[in-house]
Amino acid sequence: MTVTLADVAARAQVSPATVSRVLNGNYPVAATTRERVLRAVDDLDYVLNGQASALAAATSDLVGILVNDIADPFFGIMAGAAQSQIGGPEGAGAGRAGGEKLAIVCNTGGSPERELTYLTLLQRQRAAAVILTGGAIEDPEHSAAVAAKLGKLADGGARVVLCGRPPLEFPGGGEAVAAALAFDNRGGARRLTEHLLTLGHRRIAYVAGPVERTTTRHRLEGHRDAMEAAGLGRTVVALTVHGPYDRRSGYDATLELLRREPALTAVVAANDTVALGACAALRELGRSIPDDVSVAGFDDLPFSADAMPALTTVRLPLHEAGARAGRLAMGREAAPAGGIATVPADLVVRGSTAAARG
Amino acid sequence: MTVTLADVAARAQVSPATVSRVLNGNYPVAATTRERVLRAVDDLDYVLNGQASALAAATSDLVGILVNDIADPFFGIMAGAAQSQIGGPEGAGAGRAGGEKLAIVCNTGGSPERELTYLTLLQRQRAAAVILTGGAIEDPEHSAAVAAKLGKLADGGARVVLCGRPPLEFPGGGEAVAAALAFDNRGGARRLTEHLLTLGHRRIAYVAGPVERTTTRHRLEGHRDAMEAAGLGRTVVALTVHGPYDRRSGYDATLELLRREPALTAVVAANDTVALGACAALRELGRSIPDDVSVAGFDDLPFSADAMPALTTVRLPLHEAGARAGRLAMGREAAPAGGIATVPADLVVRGSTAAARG
DNA sequence: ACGGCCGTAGTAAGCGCTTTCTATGCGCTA
DNA sequence: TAGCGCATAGAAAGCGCTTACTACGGCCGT
Repeated sequence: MTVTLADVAARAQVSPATVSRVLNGNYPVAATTRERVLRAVDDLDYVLNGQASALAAATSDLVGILVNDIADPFFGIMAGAAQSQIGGPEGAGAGRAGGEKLAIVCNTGGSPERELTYLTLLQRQRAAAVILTGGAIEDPEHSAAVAAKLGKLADGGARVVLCGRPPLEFPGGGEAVAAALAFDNRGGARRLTEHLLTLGHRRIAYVAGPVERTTTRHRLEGHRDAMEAAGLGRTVVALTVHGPYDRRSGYDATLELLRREPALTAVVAANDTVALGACAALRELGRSIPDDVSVAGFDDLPFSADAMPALTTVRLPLHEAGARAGRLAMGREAAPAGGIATVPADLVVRGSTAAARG
Repeated sequence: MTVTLADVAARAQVSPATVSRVLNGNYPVAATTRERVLRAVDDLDYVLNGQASALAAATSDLVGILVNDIADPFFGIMAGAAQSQIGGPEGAGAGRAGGEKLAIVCNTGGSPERELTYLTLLQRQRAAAVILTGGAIEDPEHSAAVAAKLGKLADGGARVVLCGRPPLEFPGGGEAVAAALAFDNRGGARRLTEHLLTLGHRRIAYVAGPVERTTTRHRLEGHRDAMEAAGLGRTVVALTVHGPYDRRSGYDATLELLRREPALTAVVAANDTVALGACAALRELGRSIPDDVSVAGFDDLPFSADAMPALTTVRLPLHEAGARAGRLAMGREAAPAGGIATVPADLVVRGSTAAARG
């Protein structure tokens, strides 16, 4: 039915070995022979069988990119940037393009099981590399399972890169991860809250992300650090609400926080999307931003600059980080010293924050 | 080095065939034997070799999802929804979970070459299905190439689904596509412009998407239809600017349009992201929305409701469409009659549009 | 008591490539 | 002219699975 290497060989009157060599270009083949083979490939519309090729060569050109939520630009930007360093060969010929890989984006939806499942699937496909993006779930059991899987993946020759995820703690102490790009969530959050404190805010509410996520915890810790340094440590717990990283969560949480503390003057959100929800809630209650209440986000997603007022937030160089993760996964860039690089998180002050009233 | 089926067989004291059968569960195996095999699998931490398995069984569990821009939630939402119907087996065992596939998202970046390249790559992997999302490029040569590739893919047994992409025109007249879900871009755009006309607007500018894209053309045609029906057909060309689907484009185009027609009272954008850029430009020029100028978008992405003022737009059920495409790709849903289903595009009126002033 | 059938398990032939090893022809040098 | 090395091509052995096809007991019916 489908055209095989042997068919091409027959038509070009050469051995299958020669065809393979022409396609892979890793062995000298006389120009005239090559020509003949190429013509046969063309005539027959031959396409290499990836599985067979991978099986025989014991290599795969799959690179897995795990994301928590593909519909969230936070992940989309990183994944796209990573993929740009990895996938889509330029020459679309029948042979496998040199060194190019096929990046595949796997959407875990934040579920630990799916994360593990995808890791198994990638292991099954003998993936060349795996990039894990975004925060991890902080269940010890799950972390151990993930660490174990990554260890196996690495044993199998896969390069493992963490992007926006804190370095794993390996039980055995062994380091199976090629590199980790850790966002400075804590520092960014601290600077953000300090900014608010400097503006005179004291009753600052915090809409945190889902519990048991490293990202959530780190950002919250940064916030708490700043609050404690200002002697406001005790108010933090009462004025913190957890929820998913979506608009709805920001909306609901803000309503709840306002019930707890009607006089709050600032709301810090776990990320920009959540912040937008918070803005919506405040507007509906007739509170002006930033005159009555300041609002701040995190991530600096593209739409944040377009919110009204434009969102004060913490900028994460998602594109750069994703691209670097991609390069790391391809082995095109040396791993940072110690295997860990911290990605800066810079405060971006815009219109949604202002001096506390009164 | 790595554990193979044979190793498991040896440890369980059975033949490789039996192990395979236990793992695939497609052949009766005595309970005690199965037990023994499973224990061996566990003991050895065995993971099936996907390539070998796929090669031998002549089937693949890869499903490709092609998107133009993974960082754009428009695609992220569809891809995520599609993937939710496809990927991530529930049981993460060593065997291949029944009927479950691995969804892989391929980011073409809107480039025709990469689109073709990914299609070849998927063909090489003998993908079980391919979903193409979003508008197509309107180059006849490229369309023909894509159609040919899809034909081959289909010949090879892959299910091909178009989501948000108009049905292909096959040269041979043959229909190789399992199903096409076409957005009613034209109708939606028409209704949107009609809405503006009803509000009394006459000088309506249009910020279109990139030229040579079906989505761009269809939306523009809907707009033009409405304008022509109102006797304003002649103003359309002069008040239309093309650009990419990003914020920047909306910003720049609006500036340009205002230069051409300072008295315009409404700006219709190719999509919500572009609309946000338009809003930014208008605000900077001190024009109030919607008092001075009405602005409308398209797609109804999540953030559109949060813009200030909330964006009037055309709602596309991206999640539903993506999910349906996923089901179609899995053969879990019957193809619509004629292979083509039109996805409705409903007008959503919010705060960014109001009666024309004066 | 014997043939046949059902339920299990094993044997072995590939799936379509890659790659090592071997063979051949040719132009050199000594 | 014999001997050697180089460039090129072929033969064949897998890669790790799946899946006919075959084999072998035990239980049934008659």
